[in-house]
Amino acid sequence: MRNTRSEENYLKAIYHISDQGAVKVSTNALATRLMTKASSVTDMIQRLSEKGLVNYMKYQGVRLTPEGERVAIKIIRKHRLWEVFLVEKLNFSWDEVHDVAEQLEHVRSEKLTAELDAYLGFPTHDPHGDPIPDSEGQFKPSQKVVLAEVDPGSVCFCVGVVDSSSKFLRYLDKNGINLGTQLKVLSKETFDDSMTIKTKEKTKVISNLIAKNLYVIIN
Amino acid sequence: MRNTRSEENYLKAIYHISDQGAVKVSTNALATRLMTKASSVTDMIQRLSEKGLVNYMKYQGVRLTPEGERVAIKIIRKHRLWEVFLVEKLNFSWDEVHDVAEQLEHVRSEKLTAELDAYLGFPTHDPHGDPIPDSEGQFKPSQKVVLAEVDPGSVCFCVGVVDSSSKFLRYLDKNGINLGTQLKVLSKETFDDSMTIKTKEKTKVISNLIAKNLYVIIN
DNA sequence: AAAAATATTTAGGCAAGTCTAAAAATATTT
DNA sequence: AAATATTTTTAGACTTGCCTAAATATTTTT
Repeated sequence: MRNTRSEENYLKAIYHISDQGAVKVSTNALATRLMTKASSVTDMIQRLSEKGLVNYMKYQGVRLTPEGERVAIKIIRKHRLWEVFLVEKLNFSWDEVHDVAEQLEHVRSEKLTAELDAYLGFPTHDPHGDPIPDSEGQFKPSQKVVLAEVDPGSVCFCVGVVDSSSKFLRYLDKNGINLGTQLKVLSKETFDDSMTIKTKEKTKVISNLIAKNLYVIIN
Repeated sequence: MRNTRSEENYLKAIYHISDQGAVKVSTNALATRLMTKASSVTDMIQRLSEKGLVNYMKYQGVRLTPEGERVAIKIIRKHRLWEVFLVEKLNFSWDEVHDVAEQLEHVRSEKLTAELDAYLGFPTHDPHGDPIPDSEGQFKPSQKVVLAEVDPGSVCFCVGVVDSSSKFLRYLDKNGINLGTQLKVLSKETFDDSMTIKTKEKTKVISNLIAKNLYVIIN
């Protein structure tokens, strides 16, 4: 009753795609996300279906069973706990954690997960503002919102981006906005929804397009 | 130029068997250690040989090349660092660390290893008294000795066993000797090499057979 | 030094997980 | 609703890492 690393990755991917609104997850969506071919996906979902981890009907896409969801949430819990560890204890920055957490999440040990959780003080959210399921699989909703939704007067800090194109990341860099940067929303223009924000260094105006692509957590 | 988990396990096994005195490591020795079949070992050794990680001649056993040794030492370094982490930070006991460290040692990230090392304060020895290679692969000799070799008057603590049969472990348990137990050698009988030792609780006499099967680190 | 025992390798097979190319089903256009 | 495009599945192949059974070397015994 134990899953391979690859099976775990598929379950996690199905969970995440479902989480973004899909009731049934298509073969192609999975292939894209997992950077593999559709035929490989078909192979694997048939295996997962036989194991009772997904509901699958040919050509109709796939959905996690309760058991499959349980497994997926356990992996996500481990992934996010390790991210907290890497950032808080080992000086990893926002963009360095993912690959490593992706490996650590597959380490199998109930005790390890439980002790790590305790060691970190039972965190409820990871460095990206995403919720960490507790040992029962329960979790609070995400704390992150796009900057465009923050009300004037609020102070928040950057935890991620929607559009991760290098063009956008260069823009942010040029404007002194990094992950972790604190900022205060001073005002919002009703005409074009542009915002005036204040960072430690200076005050600047950003367009709504920018504000919609930046995830923040409100303090 | 990147090795699979299985390849890493073979290299580590070859290193450990060599470390116990063997110049050439036999196929069977590897099969026993890795709990696999001799034919599987032959398969793998041939692959490692093609990769330049071992020197191999049919029927003559195998030896690590300098490159193979470098890889093996890196894995051992990671294994032992994780053992320190598990014991010192996550309350793992002596016998619980191995399986988990065995998984963690394969996580690939230079930064992770370096930061973990620093976080733990650059330890030179793991909880079993075995040396931890530094980032250059250099290490001090093992600190552990069998209790039988400890001079009267010395204080030491248990870090492991030679014979890990449950019969022996039960004996230790019954006599209040656990891993981590502090003890002082009071005297040694020249006739049968039995020893009088003192633990926190009481003073007792143990035979040479027992003393030869218990690893300790001298304080 | 031949025979017997043991160790090692080869040959052929299997499961997981991937791929390409082709076939089949579904969705979209016209 | 027929034609076209897209998506999904099947078929067949490859690699890794393991297995069993048989063949071949080496070592030990007599």
